[in-house]
Amino acid sequence: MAARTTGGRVTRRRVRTRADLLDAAFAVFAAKGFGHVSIEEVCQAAGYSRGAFYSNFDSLDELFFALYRERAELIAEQVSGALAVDGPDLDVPAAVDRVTEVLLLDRDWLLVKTDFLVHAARDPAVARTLLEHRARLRRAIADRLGRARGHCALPAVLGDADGAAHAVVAAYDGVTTQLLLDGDVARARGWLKQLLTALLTDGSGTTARAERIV
Amino acid sequence: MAARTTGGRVTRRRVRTRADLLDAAFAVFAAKGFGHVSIEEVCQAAGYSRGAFYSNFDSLDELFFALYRERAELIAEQVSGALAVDGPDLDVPAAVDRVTEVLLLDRDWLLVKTDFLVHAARDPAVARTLLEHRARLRRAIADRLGRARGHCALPAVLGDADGAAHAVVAAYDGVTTQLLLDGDVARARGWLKQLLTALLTDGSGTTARAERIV
DNA sequence: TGTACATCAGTGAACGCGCGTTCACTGATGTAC
DNA sequence: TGTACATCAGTGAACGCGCGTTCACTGATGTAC
Repeated sequence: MAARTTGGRVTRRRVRTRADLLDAAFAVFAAKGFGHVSIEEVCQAAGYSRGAFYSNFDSLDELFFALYRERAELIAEQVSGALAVDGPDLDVPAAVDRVTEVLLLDRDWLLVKTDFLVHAARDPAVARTLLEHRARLRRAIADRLGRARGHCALPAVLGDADGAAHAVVAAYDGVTTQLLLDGDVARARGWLKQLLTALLTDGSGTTARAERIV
Repeated sequence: MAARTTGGRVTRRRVRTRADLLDAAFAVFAAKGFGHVSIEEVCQAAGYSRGAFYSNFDSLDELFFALYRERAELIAEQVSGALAVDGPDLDVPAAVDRVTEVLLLDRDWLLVKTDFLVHAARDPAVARTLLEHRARLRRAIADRLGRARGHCALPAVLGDADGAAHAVVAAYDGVTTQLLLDGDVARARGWLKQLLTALLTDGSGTTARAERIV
């Protein structure tokens, strides 16, 4: 439960402090990993005393959760936005390009996200939140794919656009793992594009073939 | 550096203690996650005093590394073995089945492995070790695919058998992420099989078509 | 196989540090007039 | 807009615990004869 649930006034100062703590925490978590970070370290990085921390959060866990929630929200909007804007006449390869560019962002976020994943894997309640975020992302992708020209050429093994979106996310997660290890973002992008192409375009490298086997 | 590097005699007792500590550590790490585990906890779980720990390891990091190394070795052999045994006339779908069954093992190992991943992501030297293990696994898979009947039907976008093996690993990693969150091993297996089929069989669900576009 | 001896491996008490947590206090912020 | 007042937010000292680390000691193990 968040400290200060009393519905009262939220001062400017408070908002600022909270944001400072979250920003500092992001940097520290990215650098050392959740579980190797103390409250003291976060406070020091943010330039506050430990008391400030306790005035805003009940525990490191709560801060971590808030941090993830905030950033994930941001990124989900970013992705949805990028996928939604352009007209309906984008073909599947173009959609693949768009998805690829927008999904692989900075390594720090991937590090924190993966920390959060293993955290969630051990706590069903947290896992549920993460699954919801993923579902939301998946929906945005399924939408985009559904509106793409030639989408009916999606391989039958994956089922509908929703199945295809699932596959996109799986490919993304798989590439993320590799990226975490070798740190090569450009290579990861190329690799993700290749995977998505193989998954979404019937292996021929083109969507010309429009037979539907559903 | 490992404690006790002196080439001298390694007593039975020592071997036993070390194994006990590693086993206990595995259970504790799986349950709480590296970074939320103290030396004290591991010793208590293993039934030894903290002195025993220091007699065998220099730090929790070293133990964690040894633990990962040991289990990864075991699993790599298991996978290689399972893929190598049967004759050369296994077609791609059958190879997919085999790979699927052998890769998704218990959740505890996936948890520890993912912990190790985020650990490695922050330490290039550790990352190198993990990359080597992955390369080894990939080679076993590429071998199997290369020897499979109908392997020449592999989609061109992925390149050769090695590229296909890369794709298999990426799919595996992607499915692992989902499995960590929902805990449904059966679903994960089905899902992995579907993904691999989509990736390796030109999307038609059969390898009958043998055109080669390399 | 048995005994004596040397070395080794694990014990557990002791020390001290880092840090989580609390709290009385003070400067900051917002409100009322 | 200015002033007085009430409440809030962050400070930093203090406390204590958990645990990392060390080490003198003792029972276990292996070896030599």
